[in-house]
Amino acid sequence: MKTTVPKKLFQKAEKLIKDKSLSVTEPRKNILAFLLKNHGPFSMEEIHDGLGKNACDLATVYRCIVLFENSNLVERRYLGDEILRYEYKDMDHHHHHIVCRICKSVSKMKYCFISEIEQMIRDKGYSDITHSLEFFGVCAKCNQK
Amino acid sequence: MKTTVPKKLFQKAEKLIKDKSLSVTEPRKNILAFLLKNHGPFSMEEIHDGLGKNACDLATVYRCIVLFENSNLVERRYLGDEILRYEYKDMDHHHHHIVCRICKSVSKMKYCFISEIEQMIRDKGYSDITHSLEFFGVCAKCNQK
DNA sequence: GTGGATGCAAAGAATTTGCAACCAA
DNA sequence: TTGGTTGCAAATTCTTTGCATCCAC
Repeated sequence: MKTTVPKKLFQKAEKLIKDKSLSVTEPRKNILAFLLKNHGPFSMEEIHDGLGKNACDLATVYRCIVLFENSNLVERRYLGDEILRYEYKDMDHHHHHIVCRICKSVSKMKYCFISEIEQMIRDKGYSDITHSLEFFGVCAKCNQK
Repeated sequence: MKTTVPKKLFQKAEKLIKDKSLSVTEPRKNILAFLLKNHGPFSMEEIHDGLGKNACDLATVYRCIVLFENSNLVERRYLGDEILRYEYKDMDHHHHHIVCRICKSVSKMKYCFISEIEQMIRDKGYSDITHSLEFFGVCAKCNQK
């Protein structure tokens, strides 16, 4: 997953970080640019490896991801195993995933009609509602084998 | 959460375990009976503590829960923090949760109309489909403060 | 009686933290 | 210049495993 990241994405990453009033450092730029370039979600280790081996310490990845999460730049995903994964939180492209139980391939699903349920929950007095929705199954490829 | 478990639930637990052709041991009965009695979901440690301190080793809880999960007696839940939790998988009462971001209270939601999406995924060639759906928000109580 | 289950302790992973050096603002 | 950030290593926490003993069948 180690790939070259276009300059444009570095600039976008830098802007996103600045807009959250966080200081812009190399590791932060690298990590966010990596997540902008690649569709996730990725584990901490995958992100660390994806940056190329000497980009920054694994501990720094942990620290940056937590920071990004708190700043709403990154979203945590749970895909059925025991590993937490992270991806860039694109406000304009809310989506969910389908995970193959066999090969673990992840595919995106834009479709989501959860708003009715959220309204119901709002009626119960909850505010600030979000949700997490993931599907699991055995994909067509794995079914052929 | 340490509570006395009615004899009836022990019998039910025993039957459930037997029906999966697993051997019936004290720890297994205790753990499953605990999950039958209490609405979860619970972490490994909560289950262990809930049994009363000398019921069985924490390692045994891990082993039993994994076993129950594979036997479809127990369901793993991810509620937004980094802790995995488990609850009895009642085939007749499929449900989801609403978690308060502040006080972490968990409330049940029976409502679920995901079947249309599952059909869509089936059409893509996936089989054996399940999903996970959890909601997060700030509950009425916490909003008052 | 025998194979699987358990307790215990130790190993292994995953994650967090303290601290000195470094860097962005 | 200075407070926040990083790398490194150690500490902590979480989970798994090996093995002798025990128990369900």
